[in-house]
Amino acid sequence: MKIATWNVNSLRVRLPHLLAWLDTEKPDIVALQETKTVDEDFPLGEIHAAGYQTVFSGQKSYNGVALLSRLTPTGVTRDIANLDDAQRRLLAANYDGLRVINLYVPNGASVGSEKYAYKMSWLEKISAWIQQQLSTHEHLIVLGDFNIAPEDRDVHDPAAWQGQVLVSDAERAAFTRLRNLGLHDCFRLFEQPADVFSWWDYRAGAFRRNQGLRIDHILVSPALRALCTSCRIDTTPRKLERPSDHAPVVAEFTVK
DNA sequence: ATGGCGCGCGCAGCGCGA
Repeated sequence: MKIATWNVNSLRVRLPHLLAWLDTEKPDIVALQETKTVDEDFPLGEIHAAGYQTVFSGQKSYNGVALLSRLTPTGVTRDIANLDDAQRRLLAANYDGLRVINLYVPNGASVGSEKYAYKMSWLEKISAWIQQQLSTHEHLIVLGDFNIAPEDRDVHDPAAWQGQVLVSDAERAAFTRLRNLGLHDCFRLFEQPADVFSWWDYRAGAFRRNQGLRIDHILVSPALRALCTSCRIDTTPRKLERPSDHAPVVAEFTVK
């Protein structure tokens, strides 16, 4: 089973890239973030024609998450108790015995800002819910755009980014707390080349210079960790005309 | 060099992303 996460930065604009990528990679489940599409405008026809079922939680202009799958989703969650968030950043579904949680973690703007406080509060509330989900789902996968580069090796220039949003100590501590619940970063289960990133700024030729951050992640429960056989970041779609600024992260599992 | 680019909205130029 192949599972991926991709922040597409507008589903309607990126639909040709997504459809081409689905055709090439043939993933079983794909978590999308920043669809920026209200549910009425979700491109159901094209995605169904590609062989995927869908669940989504969108809003006008901003945010928005979706799950595409070969299997039929059940147990769909769009809101959780105590989060009370109008921003569409969370979507979970079951596929047979697998529980998939798709997250679009807030960006945080800058350390100390109101948006940063919202990000930290959001992470705290989500973590409590994920802890609960871990206790009821043996095969749990939490993936998405976390907007956190966990370690300095996930940053092209750690000195320049020191203390900034996406790499600050408090954000990294929140990510560590999530992992300490019993979640494993699939990417780091395997030997990886240096300087592999999942996001590059559109400006200043950042992708060409590989000046990126690894902020998109696939985390798994212990039972799934044992079944994970690979994890990589696919930079192919980032090279296309008018790309998303994020690249997909792809993990494979020896399950059904 | 606090800009650079790309998106949505909506028709100018701003808010937002990371």
